[in-house]
Amino acid sequence: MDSALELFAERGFTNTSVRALAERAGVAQGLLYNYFDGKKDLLRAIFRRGTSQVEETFVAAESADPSDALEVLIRSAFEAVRRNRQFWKLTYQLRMQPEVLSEVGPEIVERAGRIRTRIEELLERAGARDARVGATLMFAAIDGAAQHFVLDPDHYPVDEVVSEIIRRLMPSAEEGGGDR
Amino acid sequence: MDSALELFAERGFTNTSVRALAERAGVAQGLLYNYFDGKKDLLRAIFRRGTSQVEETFVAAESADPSDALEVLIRSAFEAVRRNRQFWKLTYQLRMQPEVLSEVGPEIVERAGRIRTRIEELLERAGARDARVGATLMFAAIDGAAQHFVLDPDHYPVDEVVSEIIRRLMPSAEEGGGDR
Amino acid sequence: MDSALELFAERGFTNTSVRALAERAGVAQGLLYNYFDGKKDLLRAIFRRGTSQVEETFVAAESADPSDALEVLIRSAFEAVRRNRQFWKLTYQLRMQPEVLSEVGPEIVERAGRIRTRIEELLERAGARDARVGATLMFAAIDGAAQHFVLDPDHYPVDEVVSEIIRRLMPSAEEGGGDR
Amino acid sequence: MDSALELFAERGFTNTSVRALAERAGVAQGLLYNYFDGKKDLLRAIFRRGTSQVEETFVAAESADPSDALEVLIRSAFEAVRRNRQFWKLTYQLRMQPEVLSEVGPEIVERAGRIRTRIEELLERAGARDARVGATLMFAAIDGAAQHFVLDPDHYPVDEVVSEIIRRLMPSAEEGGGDR
DNA sequence: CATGAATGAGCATTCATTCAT
DNA sequence: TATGAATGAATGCTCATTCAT
Repeated sequence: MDSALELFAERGFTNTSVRALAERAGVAQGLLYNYFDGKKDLLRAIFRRGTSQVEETFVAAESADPSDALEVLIRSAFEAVRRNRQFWKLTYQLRMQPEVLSEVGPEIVERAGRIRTRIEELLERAGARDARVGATLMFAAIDGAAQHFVLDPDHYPVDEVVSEIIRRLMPSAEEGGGDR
Repeated sequence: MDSALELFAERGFTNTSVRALAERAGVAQGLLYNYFDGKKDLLRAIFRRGTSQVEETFVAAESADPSDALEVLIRSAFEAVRRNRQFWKLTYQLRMQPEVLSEVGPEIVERAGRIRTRIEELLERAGARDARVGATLMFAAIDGAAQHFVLDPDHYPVDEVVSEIIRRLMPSAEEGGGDR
Repeated sequence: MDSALELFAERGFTNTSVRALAERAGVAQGLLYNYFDGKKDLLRAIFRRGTSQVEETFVAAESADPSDALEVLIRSAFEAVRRNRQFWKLTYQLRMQPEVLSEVGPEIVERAGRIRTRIEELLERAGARDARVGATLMFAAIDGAAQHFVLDPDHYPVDEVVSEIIRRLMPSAEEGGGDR
Repeated sequence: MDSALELFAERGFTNTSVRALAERAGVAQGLLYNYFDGKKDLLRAIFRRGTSQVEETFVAAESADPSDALEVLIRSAFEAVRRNRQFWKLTYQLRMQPEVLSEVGPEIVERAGRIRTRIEELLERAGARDARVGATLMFAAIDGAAQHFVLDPDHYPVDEVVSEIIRRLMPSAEEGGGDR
């Protein structure tokens, strides 16, 4: 699964042959079928594993002090990306071609929706005026930054961007800003 | 090229067979090779055409009153996405798997870099304090929102998000906000 | 037809595309079909033309003084090869793969048979003891030398070989040789 | 490889499809690629195998008593052709279109050169006056006869022709003959 | 007389998958 | 549990040929 994640992320799912997977993993081609129902199933398994790791990250973030919850969520999101870059790269690939793998595609979109909703809840609790739009924008910023980070992990200024997200897109900024 | 763009955007480049392309276009398979050097070359041609359309949009935005330049740029970016949604979907696919077509992937990343730089210039001119980080965040927000829009064009609240980007991420917001 | 002969001889019939033929001749592909029934028919036409040129050579040789007839035949055969090298190259190609064009292959073999028979007649008339075997050998030598000449026209010592054929394989040589 | 040699010799390399190869061999098409890098590589392999068999024949001939060496060489050459007729047919096909298979082609011409040189050496040792021309002629006769034999193995009088070659083209014939 | 756009069968090759060992 | 030989459908592409202009 590790080898496969690497290859899928590098070359894309369709461009990676079972032969290449076996070679990278140092096993025979046929062995794949002892553990998975096929290439698609392998992808599903990789995806499930990655998803549950992400969930763990968010669950951990939940336990934070409510006042910090949003900031913790954001930081932990980028932490998840940093720790599992290949998985995110794969995710971003698949999100744009949901027709290819009808089983995996929708799930990704749903997950995105859940994150956006969670942000909205936290924004609301923090007293934002229009939490719906605020959450949509914040999620867009996080998602965009995450992708740019995935594409160029060595140079992208994640931390500064995260700080900036917090500074500009948290309710406090709004309250002290355009509101008055 | 139109048919091909549709199919590439829907299913991905590798998942689209030349047979399917010909069928969608209502011509014989072989005809493709009278006009392009192959499937890859067709992709390149589509990409070039789309790119030049995008450039036109941005060039038009340049001619705006400097004080509005940034806002015009943002609005025209989303307008470009709305008008050429399939092309953007394809672009986002290719950006994440540069191995597919070695020339195209990097070019997309470069284009993104140029847009970010342009935003930075405009932010600077508008008196932003930290234009570099500001531009990085703003570009992330635009890019993220554009992707979410591409994925769900019928429901995504583009206009509200655009307004929010302008309201929260423009220097004026900063001046009246965290600055005081 | 000239362009086609060049290409067929260089690359082989099957390896030469109609597109290449048209390009070499500087005309459009379709034009071929105004004059020939197809690629095979073009080959047939080339073959017929070449064959009749060869026949002319041999007919001319016939009119020689009977005592010299054999020598004249041999010299004119190599002269024919020299003048129409490409055609001979093509002939030698086709002789070995009679399946390519069912009519042409056998015809070449027949032509070879006729030449061998003609040699036999001339040998007999010249008083050879075993004209049948003598003709078979002489034809083998001529045919082999012709091929080697076709393959390397610039270096092959045709004239010396021809002289040697005459010196060693004519009846006179036999009489003065193993006979006594 | 045996099936392929048959088909290549019968129809020519280019005229034989991989499908036909697989069918004749009674296996699936794809299997070819488990053992060879492609159709060309299969040809190369066939050619290498055939060449080494031929070499064996000649090496065996070398060990003969020097006085008989040339005769043994000639007889073993025809023996090689008789035993491996298909391979020789293929060889004669390829020799005439060296442009097509640049990897295999040149080797054939070289082999021919080596045989001619070997004949020259043996002729010289046997006391021939002009070994160079003598070898060229003898090689032409052998090569021509071999081809005629390949084309009509059931009727061609190989043995008589071989005897005749020896009788007419060996130095002894020369000494007793044109010399006087 | 000449063009070249269009066709679709056929090509060599790659692929995910099966299964006897 | 693991292998890798074998499969044949599917792929991108080339080809000889047709035909409206």
